[in-house]
Amino acid sequence: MGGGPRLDGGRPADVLAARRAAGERARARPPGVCGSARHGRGGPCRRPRSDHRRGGRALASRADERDGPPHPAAGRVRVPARARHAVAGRHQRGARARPHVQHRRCGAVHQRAARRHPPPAGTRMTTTEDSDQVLQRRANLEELRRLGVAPYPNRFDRQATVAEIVSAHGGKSAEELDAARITTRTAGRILAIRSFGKANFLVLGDGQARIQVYIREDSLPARDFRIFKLLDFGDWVGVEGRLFRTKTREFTVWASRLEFLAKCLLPLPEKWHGLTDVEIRFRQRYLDLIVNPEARQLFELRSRAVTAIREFLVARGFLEVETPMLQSLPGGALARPFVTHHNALDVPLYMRVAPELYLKRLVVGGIERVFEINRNFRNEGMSAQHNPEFTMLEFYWSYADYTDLMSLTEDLLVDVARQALGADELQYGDRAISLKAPFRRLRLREAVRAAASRRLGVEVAEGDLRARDRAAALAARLGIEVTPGMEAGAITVDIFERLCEDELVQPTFVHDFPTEVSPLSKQTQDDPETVERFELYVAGMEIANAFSELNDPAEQRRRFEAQLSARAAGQEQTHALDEDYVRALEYGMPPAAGAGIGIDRLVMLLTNSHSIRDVILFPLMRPR
RNA sequence: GGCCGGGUAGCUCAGUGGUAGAGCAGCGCACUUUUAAUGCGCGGGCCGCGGGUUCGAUCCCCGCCCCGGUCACCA
Repeated sequence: MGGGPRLDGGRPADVLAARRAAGERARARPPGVCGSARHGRGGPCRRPRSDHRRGGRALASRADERDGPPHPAAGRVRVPARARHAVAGRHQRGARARPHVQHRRCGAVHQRAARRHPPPAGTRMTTTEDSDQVLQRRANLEELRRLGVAPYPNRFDRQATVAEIVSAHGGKSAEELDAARITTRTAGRILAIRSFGKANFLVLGDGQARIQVYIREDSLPARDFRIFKLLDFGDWVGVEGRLFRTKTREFTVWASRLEFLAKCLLPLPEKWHGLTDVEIRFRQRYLDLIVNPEARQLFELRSRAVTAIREFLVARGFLEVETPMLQSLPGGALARPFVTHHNALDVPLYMRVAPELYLKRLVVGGIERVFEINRNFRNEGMSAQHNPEFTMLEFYWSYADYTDLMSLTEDLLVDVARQALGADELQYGDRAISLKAPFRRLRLREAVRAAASRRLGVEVAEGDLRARDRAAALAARLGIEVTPGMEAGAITVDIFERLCEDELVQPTFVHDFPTEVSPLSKQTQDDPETVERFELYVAGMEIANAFSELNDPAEQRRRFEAQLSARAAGQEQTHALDEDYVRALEYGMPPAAGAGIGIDRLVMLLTNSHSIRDVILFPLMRPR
């Protein structure tokens, strides 16, 4: 993710997150940090300069060692004390440590490893199953079993979440905590271990908050302290203890009991830099969520936004429904569908590209206000703004037209921003965006006319966009290629996309589209070549597409037929003729307006994310 | 699909035509309020995969795989 400054809204106990956020802030102020973009693939280096200095010193001292006498223990097989009591895996590791070095030259070890774990060709393993760290963790698990500790118990009687404890008592002073003697039982994943022999600290995280746990040998049953000695970074534990503050004022649980809850067998990413490799973050989102608190916060924000949309619409009498995703005729949008097949029926089926035609059937059925928030699938190119499956809100509103929709859309966006962000202004990249209503309204042909005039230095008339050959000539002068099948309207939209989209930073309704590119929209009253349709642009992204719905079945049939002839004329992407949809309209659909809002792009906007993959938990990746 | 950048230890990253490095993580020792704990010591690498050039390739060349960016296609 591009780093959402909005997302680090302070949780006092979230020490590591706060520190990382401090690093983020420091990145904006070069003096404190390395700032080099050279050795990172995801932006400038976040490490403090002292890191590099320390690295340099360590390097120097290593060189010194090389010149000195060899260490007396060099060449001996070490069997660490921790492994001595009983851990078979450790003995094996110790025993094979030396041979491994010798065999490295002849390749014997490599061959053996390759036979056991043949790596897929051309890929990189993110975890090595028999690495030292994994063996160590397995050994610790076995040792727990030997102690009679169930390594995967069935339940734990948690009294409070970490977040609940922090919010209930995290504001209390040391004196208040000592006087109150509050005992609690909580649980979470170990995110840090700081050990001092008899005094030890864990940082426990439950996904929403983090809390420190103080482990003292003489405060715990011997069994529990033995458990502690076998813990690894990432294990799940339950803790019972009294709340207090350490000398350094850190809010802490003084553990009197420790329960083992589950083992983390694989080493986790680093505590300080976290996980930045975007490929691993997307493919193994669970790792991202474990170590990057801002990832969790982003998806919580996304959830809040969706909830806000739902509540907004329900409060206005809209009924939430679910319509088919498997369709025998994909319609409602111009897009290439995913094709599949139903075995029992032996028919081809398509993943839907839009729910539109089904939702309007429901309007025909008398559901006057209806909406659906769900997935659409389009078998097309992927980009920072396109994932093959994406989430869309569509809603339909009887007796309203597209001007009503503009007002409702404004209200909806402001409400969502306030619910999700607590503000109606946001920062996207280097630009401040205000979501305050009313949004700017701009006729499509006016937007194109103005942009083209500016670009060419001569006045372009609206008439230049009405006739096919004049529009094509204009496109040619602008250096935009036009295919033979394109009519004036399609050319106008093409020019708009090339010249205007990027400039629409503040929320703007671009409205009144050519009829020919809007086969489901209703014409304006005074101009049959123009429809009552708008698209909402924010930060150069198309966020919404909406129109007064065409409900004249004869006109709808003509529009579908025009699509068919456009296809015959060579245009690849056209709407199919949906006979049942036309039949539904023949039963009568009340005047209505409908809108589609891309939820992923909206969340990108709200979280200052510049790739759609940042806001989708499991974006599509090429399978490995 | 074209072009550009990248793939080195579990993670974050340096580096070189001549036996591969750091920090964190791991292991050992010390340490009873730490917090990127600290100090000392020790392990850990098919340098994405395959071929070529070379006495010798992680490095140079060719092909492939995967990721990112960008353009094109595509709404």
